[in-house]
Amino acid sequence: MSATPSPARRTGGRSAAVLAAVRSAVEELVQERGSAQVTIPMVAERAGVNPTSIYRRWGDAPSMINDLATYRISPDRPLPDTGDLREDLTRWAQEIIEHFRQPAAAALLRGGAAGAGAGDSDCLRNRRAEATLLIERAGGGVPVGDVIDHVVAPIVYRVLFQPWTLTDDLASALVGRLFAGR
Amino acid sequence: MSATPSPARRTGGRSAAVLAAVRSAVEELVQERGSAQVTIPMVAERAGVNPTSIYRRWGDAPSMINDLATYRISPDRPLPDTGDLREDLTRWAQEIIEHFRQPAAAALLRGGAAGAGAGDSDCLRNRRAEATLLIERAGGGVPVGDVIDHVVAPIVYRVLFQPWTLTDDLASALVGRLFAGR
DNA sequence: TCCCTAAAGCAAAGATCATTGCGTTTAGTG
DNA sequence: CACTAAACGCAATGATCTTTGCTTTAGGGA
Repeated sequence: MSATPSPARRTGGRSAAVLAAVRSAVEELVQERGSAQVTIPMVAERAGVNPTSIYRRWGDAPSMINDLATYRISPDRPLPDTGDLREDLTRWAQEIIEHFRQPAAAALLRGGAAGAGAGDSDCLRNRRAEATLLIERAGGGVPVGDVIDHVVAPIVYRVLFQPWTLTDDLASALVGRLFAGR
Repeated sequence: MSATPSPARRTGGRSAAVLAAVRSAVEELVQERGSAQVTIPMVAERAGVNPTSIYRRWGDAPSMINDLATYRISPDRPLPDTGDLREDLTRWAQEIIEHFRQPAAAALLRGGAAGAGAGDSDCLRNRRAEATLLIERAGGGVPVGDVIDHVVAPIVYRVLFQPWTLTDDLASALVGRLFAGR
């Protein structure tokens, strides 16, 4: 048998330019019309690209949006470490809020919600892991489940149904309430 | 000026039959294929209804799904009224949990989440109105926003991302925590 | 019961989307 | 620098969705 055929994908030059143009177009359109109303010919026109190129690369609109909206929070980024759990959680929650203020990130969450049911989506599973890490580092103090229910869940709810209520003071308010009832 | 123009909408008989047929078809299809893959001609065929009727009533698929998701729980049903706000909220939350345990209801919520974000599409607005009513009837005692953030949001989060955590004691736990910190 | 018209049905036309074959460009490699 | 093929552009086609004018049915008040 011959060795690996080495597909030799092409990621630079023209392909990269198409990707960038499509990405911008998708972000704009998702913001303007909502992810459910974005079609591939629409994206192609705004990106100045042939629709066929998009069909060939992604297949359909949901896959495209799901793939492009991966402005995820880096799983490797440093987490807040001030020595105070409450402060750490507040800063961490603030990062999440700012992340989901990006329309593309919010669209990804909606897409994840729509496609969920079997398992939870990646970005939220990472958030749960991060909360666990923050709490363990502080030697406990708050159940992880409470952080999910009373910090993450309210943020997600607002991202999905009331994006305009993602205020600047939300993080400290939610975390503050988490510590108030104990 | 003449008296009230009296639009005289027709909600019974055939219209109601069409609505019921469409509702069933949408619930089935959303479960089978996911909200993003449900089209109006598809729904019309399964419902045994003319596509034009659906286009005229709802306009497009996301609106239709969002509307059906919004009004699946009757807005006119009697709300708990035990005289005790905490008890009322607990029973109310329990109703919501049991509702979303139905796969069709969960699927519609996912569809509503996917189509939300743009404008006034918010399939949970009735829940917010109900919470307001319960609290006002009791003469206050808890901010409505807190009920949304700490009772409704956790339930919705679990429905979307962790449906297996919709336990029987969840309602009393969430409402209990709502009253603990005050 | 009769009348008015809201709402559904039907059919045709128009718009948009998705697929496919083929030629062209060009990234990556020896 | 030449070669290979990955990725794009173009154009034609078929499928699907959406709109629109008109007709028919039937809800609900007089």
